[in-house]
Amino acid sequence: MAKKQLIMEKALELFAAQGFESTSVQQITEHCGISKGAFYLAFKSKDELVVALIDHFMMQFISDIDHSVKNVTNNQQLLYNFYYATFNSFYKHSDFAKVLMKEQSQTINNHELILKMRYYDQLLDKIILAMIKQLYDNTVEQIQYDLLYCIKGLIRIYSELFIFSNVQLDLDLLSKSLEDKTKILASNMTVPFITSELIQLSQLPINEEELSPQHIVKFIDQKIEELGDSVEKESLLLIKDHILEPRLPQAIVIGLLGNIQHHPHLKWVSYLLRNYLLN
Amino acid sequence: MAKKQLIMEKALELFAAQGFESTSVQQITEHCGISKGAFYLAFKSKDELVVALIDHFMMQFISDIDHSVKNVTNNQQLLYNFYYATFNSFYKHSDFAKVLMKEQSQTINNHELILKMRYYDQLLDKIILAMIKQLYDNTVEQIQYDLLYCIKGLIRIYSELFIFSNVQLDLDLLSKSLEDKTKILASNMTVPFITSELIQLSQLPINEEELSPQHIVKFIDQKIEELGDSVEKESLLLIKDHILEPRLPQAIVIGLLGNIQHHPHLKWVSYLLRNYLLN
DNA sequence: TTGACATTTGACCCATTAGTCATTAGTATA
DNA sequence: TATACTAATGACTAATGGGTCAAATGTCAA
Repeated sequence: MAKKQLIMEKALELFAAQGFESTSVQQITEHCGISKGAFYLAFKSKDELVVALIDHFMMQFISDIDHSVKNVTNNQQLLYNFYYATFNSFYKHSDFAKVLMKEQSQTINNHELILKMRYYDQLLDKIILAMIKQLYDNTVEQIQYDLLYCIKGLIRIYSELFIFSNVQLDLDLLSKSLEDKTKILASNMTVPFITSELIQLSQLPINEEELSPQHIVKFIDQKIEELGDSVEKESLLLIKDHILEPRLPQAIVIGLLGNIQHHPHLKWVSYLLRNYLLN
Repeated sequence: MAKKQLIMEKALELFAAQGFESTSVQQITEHCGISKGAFYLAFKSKDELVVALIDHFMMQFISDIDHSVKNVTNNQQLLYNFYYATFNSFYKHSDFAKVLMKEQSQTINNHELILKMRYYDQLLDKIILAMIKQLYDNTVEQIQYDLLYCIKGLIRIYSELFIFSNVQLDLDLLSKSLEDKTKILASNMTVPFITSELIQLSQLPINEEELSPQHIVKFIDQKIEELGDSVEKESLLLIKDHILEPRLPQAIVIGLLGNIQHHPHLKWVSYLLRNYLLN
């Protein structure tokens, strides 16, 4: 519908200049030259508009990049094309890029939106990882996640250059420059930091259900069965009691968590517990 | 004043969880257990609280990092120390780090705050550039700004790993890993992108006023009032006299600076003084 | 022209916000 | 105890927010 289009366009301009929260529906409707009621005919709420915007542009963005990467037979051009497509897309939709940078993932309180952003972020991760794999196959298995983060870091920081100042950049040189940096890192990096386990820990959804005490206790019971007698097992037992009937001082809880956090099989459980007990 | 301290602490917790705009003064006062009026006795407005928070933590952050870089004679450890200090500071003040990441510079409409953030950002740039210069002198003149951006990009993206998930990271390994990446980039990069002109275009000149003797003396007076009788206070008084009418030999000045640089409330003042007196 | 229907409006509602100020509670001195 | 002073309160205001809905306007076939 044309009305939706109009609202999305005009709202994006305002969001880019002021941010979500500081932009009122009133302002949007004035900027569109329509009434408040008309806005609520097109979108059920302000949040729905935001979701629509994110969806619309992220889909476009992701598919742009995916296209640039998938349709390259010559590996020599892969990285260059990837960077070029990325920054070109930022240019084409610079207002959206601005919003994206400003509302750095979670300014918004809307849980749905956070999940959505995380979803798109993981899609992008997949694309980049596939590209890394295609370029270096398994010679970089141990450094692939570090490479992923380096690439994302480069994009993030070089984006700021032209998103927050209105300087016109030489996209060709920029892409070549980042290609250069990436290749150098790929073939010389010797101290990787990010393991696949770390990735899993940081990406796993923090949905409410998973953080319910019932779920956590069940999970702890499972781990207790797996463990032999040890400090870890004893700590887990104490923590479990504390969850069912809180009575330990914070300092002791922290200490107990410290006892288990380095055990290779307890990383997930200690992640859950930290979230549940310390927030 | 203790009340200010309390409000700042409690407000930071809420800001970290919800963001500025979504946190009301009401919520803050409830979380502090004080009345609304008491809040407005401590701060003239919500904005003033935000400014105070930013100032307080950025000063601490910048001086932490500056300290870690300036007090290293062995170049081998420079990068490692820099990264370690950076991430360690994020850890120590993780709520503030969260706010900083969330309100990615300009969610806020307040013009003063944007300028302030830019100011601190540029201070950090200066520190990093000085470090690069010390490490590689002029062999990297053409790539120094790219190196600066790579370092900032790495910090930005690796920060997200632990700021937005509650994973406990191995700071030592992380620092080594980023040191590795940085050194590799420094000695292999061949296609620089960022020229000094580009830097100038993208950032406004730094605020020189803050480095004027008047400003520094005013700042010292403030600190002197806060301090009880102590070596630090006496040192500050002597330094103040020296600024107004220089007559102490360099060695004494350095000694006096040494007296104050470890006091937790004097980090910023000693950073300013080091810049003013020793450069 | 009429009437049935779809689209659009903006005054209105209620919740929430930042910020104020007359009043009260607390404390130290005479 | 009386007095003088500061620190703290919370009911209050004025403004703004998102969202609603009865009424007005527009459309078109008969």
